[in-house]
Amino acid sequence: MSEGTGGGSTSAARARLLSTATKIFYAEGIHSVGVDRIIAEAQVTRATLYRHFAGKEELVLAYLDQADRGIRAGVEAAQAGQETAADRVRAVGRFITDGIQGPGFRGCAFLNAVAEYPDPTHPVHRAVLAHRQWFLDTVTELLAQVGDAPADEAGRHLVMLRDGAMAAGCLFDPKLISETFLLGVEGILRARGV
Amino acid sequence: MSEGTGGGSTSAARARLLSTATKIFYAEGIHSVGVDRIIAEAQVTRATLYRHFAGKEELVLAYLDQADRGIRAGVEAAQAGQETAADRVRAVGRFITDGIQGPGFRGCAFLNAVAEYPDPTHPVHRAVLAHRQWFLDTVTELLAQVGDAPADEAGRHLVMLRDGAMAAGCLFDPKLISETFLLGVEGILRARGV
DNA sequence: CCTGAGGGAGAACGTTCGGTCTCATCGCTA
DNA sequence: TAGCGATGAGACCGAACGTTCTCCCTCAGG
Repeated sequence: MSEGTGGGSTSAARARLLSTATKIFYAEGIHSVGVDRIIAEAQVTRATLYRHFAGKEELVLAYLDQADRGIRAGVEAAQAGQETAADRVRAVGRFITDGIQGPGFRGCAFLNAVAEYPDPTHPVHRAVLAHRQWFLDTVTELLAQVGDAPADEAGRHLVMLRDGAMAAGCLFDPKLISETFLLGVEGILRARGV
Repeated sequence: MSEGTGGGSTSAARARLLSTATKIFYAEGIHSVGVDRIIAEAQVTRATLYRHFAGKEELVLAYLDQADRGIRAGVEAAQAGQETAADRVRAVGRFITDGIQGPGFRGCAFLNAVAEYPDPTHPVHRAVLAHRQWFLDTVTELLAQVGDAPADEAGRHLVMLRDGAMAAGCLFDPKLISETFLLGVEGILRARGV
């Protein structure tokens, strides 16, 4: 039991598989990595992979699902303990810059993935859209608690800055990128009366 | 003559090859497209491809080189006829939003490519970095002509907004993305005293 | 006329791809 | 102890990959 669509993972082999796939897909891309690489580094046999996942695509979806859960948890945890709404926005901003400056940062897993899956009907592409919609909704809701003006524009502005920071964070100096991003966040807050 | 490193293209077959590769690589990605697709749609035989390009990688580099030339020409053309420096910045901004709202927009060709080539030593990755450095230098120089303050921070800010707009332009409503981006550009100009 | 470059047509190379298969083994539990 | 599900080991499949090859045709310049 406990085997659902998005579900259970009570197997050590499956966990090794997923964590290995996450590491390699994020670091090297998806199309350029074969299942041979993954099963070799996960120290798992072919049969085991296909017992837990219907195919490579499902492994990719599991990878993105895990990344999605991690980010949601991180965004939520970052807000904890912040008293004002503005500080919650700043905390989310710091969560992002922490990632950018962290070791092994390779950009946004979802932006990277969608670059390899341009077809809007593809499950991977749609998973990316779903994650992005959640993030836009989250920051818009957060910004709505800062000031009185409608927050739609500010939310899009913040997401746009985040996308740019995540894209450039592994192409330029992460420190400078983080600084520019946080300045942009302050600008958004200032425009809302903070 | 006229055959240089980045060079001449006096052959009809080569031109068809390059324009087909540009179209397909941009629309569908690089690793997921085989040379069979390209030679088929370019109506060219295998031997012809390998007579003009040392391999697929060189075709990819030629694709990015062509995109780079097109963007440089577009950015330069957009500035023509603008009297003030601020208007030149706005014109570059409009050049970007025109692309985002144009038919077949699939994001930034360079950001998409670098997502598939994470290795910083790879020629494709370095071609992306070179293009980005040119763009950062260009907009920083442009912004330096607006107001008196140092323009480094403003340049990075503008590039960050552009990256975000290009990344999201094919994932959300391009109209809204363009609007948000242009508002951001006005914000940057306002901060410089315009 | 001859020559040689550019191109078309297509076979073939070795490798890797994602995926399926069989069979032996291990560990748990009924 | 018997049985059963999960795993390991690895052969195997057809297809696609990037690349090289031969052969023939065409056409412009000597």
